[in-house]
Amino acid sequence: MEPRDLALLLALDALLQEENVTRAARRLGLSTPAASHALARIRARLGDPLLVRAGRRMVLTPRAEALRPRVRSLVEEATGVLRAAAPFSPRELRRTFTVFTTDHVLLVLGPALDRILRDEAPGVALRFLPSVVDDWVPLRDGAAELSVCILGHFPSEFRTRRLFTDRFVCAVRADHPRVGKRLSLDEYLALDHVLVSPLGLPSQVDRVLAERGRERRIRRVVPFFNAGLLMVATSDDVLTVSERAARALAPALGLRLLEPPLPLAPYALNLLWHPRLDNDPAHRWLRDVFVRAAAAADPEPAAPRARGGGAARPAPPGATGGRFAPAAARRRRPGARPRVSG
DNA sequence: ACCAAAAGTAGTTCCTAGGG
DNA sequence: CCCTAGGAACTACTTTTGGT
Repeated sequence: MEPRDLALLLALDALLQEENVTRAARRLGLSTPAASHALARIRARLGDPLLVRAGRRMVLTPRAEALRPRVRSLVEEATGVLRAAAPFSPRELRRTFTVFTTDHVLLVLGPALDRILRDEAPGVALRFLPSVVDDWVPLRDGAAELSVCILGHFPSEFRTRRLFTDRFVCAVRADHPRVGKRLSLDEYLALDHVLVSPLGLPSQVDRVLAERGRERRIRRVVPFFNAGLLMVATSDDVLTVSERAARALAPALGLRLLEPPLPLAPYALNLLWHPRLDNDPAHRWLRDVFVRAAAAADPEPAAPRARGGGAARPAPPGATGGRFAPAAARRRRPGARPRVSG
């Protein structure tokens, strides 16, 4: 590779990012003709037009689309190598991070995250977007910096870190007329169900039921945990949902939490990010903030006890033990399957 | 409302200059 | 001499304007 190849790589990056020769030229500190020449050289080199006219604008060819994240990654890596290592200070940081996640994660981590950021980095903004199935695509493109998710399928170069585990509980309104201290499978299936499915994927609950030749009646499918919990608080339906999310809202909504009458595997919530951000001090700090927020937010919610005491409102968020069995009791079922919703 | 001309926008081509 | 960058001119296309 020659030095001017690096210049071509920079030009290609600007062209692919801007999708406009004039703006790419401005970004590169060149004239429009110079950027156009660079584009011509790259076209000749790659044997692909890369940017083609579409009326008034330019659009990327499939080859260019495929190259964009790779080129972005290479340029960021190269820029990082040459950047003087200034001491990193979260307090001085002025940056907006885009994070894919669900309201489940916001219910669990939101307050702790907010507290840490206010204390340590007043100039940092977090922009949360609803999770999508292939959230690694915008992470790779640079459209987002982080995803907090149950790990699904993603390219092997991505980095992950476990944040916290969660498990299923059943939530019904506190004065539900047909639900007692415990919930048998028959009682459970006699109820109407709300399903929270942020990604529109099938639930572990239905898979486990199907394995037993049973089926539940799902009346409502909603993408948000808040909405699902509110629905069961104002109806006689039952919601099988994240214990942490349910415990965060149960006192305010007047919900009662019960042990599901099914063996449902616990599941882990993880950070997912692209390797080009691995060594970015700000990103490293952000990941650490999420880890600390997870540690601060009710470290291990305990399981609802199978017997007794089920009629009262659940313990408030942050409380442990009490009417809930030790967490160790539910660690016997390993192997949460990817991408399930409650 | 329709159409054509003018104006505006964006990229390419041709030519020249300068550096290694 | 070769390569890169820049300026002027050109081309292609869209939008605006004005006349009917």
